[in-house]
Amino acid sequence: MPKPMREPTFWTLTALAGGPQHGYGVMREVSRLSGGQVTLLAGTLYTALDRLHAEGLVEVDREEVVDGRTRRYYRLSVCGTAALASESERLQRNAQTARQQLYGRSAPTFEPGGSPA
Amino acid sequence: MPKPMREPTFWTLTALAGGPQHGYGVMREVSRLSGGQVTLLAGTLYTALDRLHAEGLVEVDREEVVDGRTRRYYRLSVCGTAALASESERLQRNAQTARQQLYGRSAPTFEPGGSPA
DNA sequence: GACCTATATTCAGATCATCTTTATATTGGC
DNA sequence: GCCAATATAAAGATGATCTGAATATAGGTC
Repeated sequence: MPKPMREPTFWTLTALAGGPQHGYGVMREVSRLSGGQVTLLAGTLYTALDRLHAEGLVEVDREEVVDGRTRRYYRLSVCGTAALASESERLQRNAQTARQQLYGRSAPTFEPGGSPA
Repeated sequence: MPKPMREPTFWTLTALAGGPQHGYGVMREVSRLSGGQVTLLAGTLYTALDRLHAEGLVEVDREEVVDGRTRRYYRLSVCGTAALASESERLQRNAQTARQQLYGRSAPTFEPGGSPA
């Protein structure tokens, strides 16, 4: 079982799951996907991208130069896709377990047959 | 928006959501709840319990002495309960977002009206 | 008797992703 | 001229977790 991901790592992979993106594009995409709740910091993002590349979870897709600024596009690798899928299932189970502990052992995602009251 | 919880913190609160427990009891409960997938380390757990107590997310319920060993029972505070509820909803949304990015924009928790195929 | 496991808690030091801040460079609005 | 958005990089601080060890009792086993 791989170590749980931290938030910026999770969101970076989630953004890239929608297709190749460059660093700044990932930042905008994460903001959009989270409804403005999550803002990736530049320092965190580029560090994470370097690390994820070294770990083989993301690959360099291509590089473009627009207006003198270099854009380096990344995409999810097969490993990265699998890691994100596995992580999202883990999050789902964790959320479910917490809800069961909080609200009683009879409330999955939504009540399968009306509330037990 | 509070900072996302780390795994041991989340599991500690989740275990206590089932009722008051002492440190070692939390460790056993987390192992049980996670189907043996998560093992809280003693150092991590007791440090987390101290921190959560200082933050007001858990309260000391009572202390018992059994066989010369002291058991300090903790329980979730109102704040702790709210924090765990909020965190579990956040995890749920994160998992959902990742799944939508991975599998397309048409697969929520379970298909609300049959699979789109 | 020596050893290991389970129970129960504590503490010191290392690790490492994230956070903070700063730097660099271009374009466009006010 | 100044500020914001775009685009990346890098150095130093923070802090929860991990690692490993210490302490103590009870029970099982070789």
